[in-house]
Amino acid sequence: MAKIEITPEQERLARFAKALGHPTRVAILHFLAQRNECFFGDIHEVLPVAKATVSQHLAELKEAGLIQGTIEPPKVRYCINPENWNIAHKMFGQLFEDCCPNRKACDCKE
Amino acid sequence: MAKIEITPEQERLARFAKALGHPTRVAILHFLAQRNECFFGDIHEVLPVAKATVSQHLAELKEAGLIQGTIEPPKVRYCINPENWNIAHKMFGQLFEDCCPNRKACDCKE
DNA sequence: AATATTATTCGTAACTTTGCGAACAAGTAA
DNA sequence: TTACTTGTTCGCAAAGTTACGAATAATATT
Repeated sequence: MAKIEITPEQERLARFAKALGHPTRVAILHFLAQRNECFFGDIHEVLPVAKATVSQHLAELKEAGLIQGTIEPPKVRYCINPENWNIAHKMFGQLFEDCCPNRKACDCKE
Repeated sequence: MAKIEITPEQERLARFAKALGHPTRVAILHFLAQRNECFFGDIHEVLPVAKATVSQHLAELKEAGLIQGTIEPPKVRYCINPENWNIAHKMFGQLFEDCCPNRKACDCKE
């Protein structure tokens, strides 16, 4: 009956994952990856979604810490947040390496 | 105005990420990682959540393909789904390596 | 001051997620 | 058959997500 606690690390990983949990946001990150210039308008121009919705998705990614935005009037430049990106990278890496799959522990039959 | 298409790969990555996007589900995966015996009851016993809720989270992870369940009456054994786990591992790895952060492209000032 | 450009915020609708207890299903043991 | 064990599914309420157009804010230009 010894209940485990959900750790802050697990919460943080879940927060990152949740932010990545929408195809449009994945597309935004891929787009940011291959671009020097990454203003809001460039992103919006390329996505099949209303600008209000793009703004919402960017806010989501920003609140999760995966990207950051800089106001350069009258535009807003977006890019990856490098520190948190590295943290997320490590956390996901650890999750996938810790858990399986080259261990005999994984003993389901089918 | 050339809209990009959201690719099936991006959808799949988002699907995996969404499944990882809840602290309880992250905790379940961590728990599965360190256990040979992983019956529903073991998982439920340890989590501070009602069994209906645990069942729901497991279903979510299963539908996303990250785990699999085998009925061993009267119990159900759960474990990582190794094939999809590897796929997810690779997709996340690629995302984090492709995007940043050791590139000069990441040129936000703050 | 008036106008134009850029992006966020507001208001709203439809849908999804989360969580729980209770009811149910499927098998095992008495 | 009856009762028990183990998990899933049902029904529901509360909260959160996604999407959009319209309104707003903030700055630059005329």
